[in-house]
Amino acid sequence: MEELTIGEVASRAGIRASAIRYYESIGVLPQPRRTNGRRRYDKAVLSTLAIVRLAQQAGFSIAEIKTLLNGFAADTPASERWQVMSGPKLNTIDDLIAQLYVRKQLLEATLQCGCTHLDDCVHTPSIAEGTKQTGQQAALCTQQGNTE
Amino acid sequence: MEELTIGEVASRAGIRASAIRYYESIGVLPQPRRTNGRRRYDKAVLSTLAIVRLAQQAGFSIAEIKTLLNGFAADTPASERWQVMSGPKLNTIDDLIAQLYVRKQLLEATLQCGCTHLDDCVHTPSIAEGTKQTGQQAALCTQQGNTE
DNA sequence: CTAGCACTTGAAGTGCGCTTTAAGTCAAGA
DNA sequence: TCTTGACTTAAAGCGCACTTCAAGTGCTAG
Repeated sequence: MEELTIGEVASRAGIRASAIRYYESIGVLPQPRRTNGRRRYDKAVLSTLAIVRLAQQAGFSIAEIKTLLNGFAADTPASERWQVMSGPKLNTIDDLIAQLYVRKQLLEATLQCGCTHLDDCVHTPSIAEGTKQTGQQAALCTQQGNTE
Repeated sequence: MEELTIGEVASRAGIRASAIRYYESIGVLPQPRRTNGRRRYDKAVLSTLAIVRLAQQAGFSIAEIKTLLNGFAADTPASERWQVMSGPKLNTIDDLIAQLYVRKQLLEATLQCGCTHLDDCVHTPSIAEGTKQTGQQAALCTQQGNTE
């Protein structure tokens, strides 16, 4: 018993059979052998699906994962593939992290708000700039109180 | 000249007119006054749009922004709205940040990879677990070298 | 033999945040 | 007067990663 049905692969990999068919349809997974029209998988597909999951966690899109798996000359070593694919990703990730910290500061600033009307929270240039590009402190709600 | 056309609002707010119409259609913005069928805006809408932008930067979805703006009793102070809306968001943001660090570690691990075949990178339980739930170190590629 | 379940396909649907398109209206300048 | 450009609408489209649907086929147990 070396062969797996699509349902078995799905439950072992923790994904839906429909996802496996989808991966095949867009060329992420190769077309498997078939018996009476039914797909038959070698256990090796589980490793490939684990790579897919790993790459997703690393922030790769499905298109990028397709490239990682099938977009290189067959003899290209894994290490070289990762260099090509992960390098650029790693260059952008600190920006993403920084953005989340901006988001966090913004949320904390709103919790400090003492405004009556929402519009007041934004009537100061500092917040307008803070929300645009500059990673400046969001000096939310400098003028608290009644606008009515 | 106290009234603005949709085009003027759009250029001042740095968004497209189509976005403004969209916001109106889903109830984020109220319906403005009209002259000959054309929308006429009070400058106040610019503050509201600034709030929309601010809230987006803080990670709120459009549906949440709609709630923030129009989902409370009219006399609910801004400060209370922020408490209700930002509190839960802030509780989840550290998880998001942590996820990005996992992602970063994963990317760095792939750059250390010495595998020939991608499937090798994943043949060890440590990575399988690392990519599942536990925020453990991704000990990628324990067995480097030739699998052929 | 027949029920029932897993499988097959292509096409359409989902959710998000808009944008784009098509067809038409309105106001101002040459 | 005619043209130009900004506006109006409803409906469809986009990108992503799948899921769901409808209609049909195959395998297995009773």
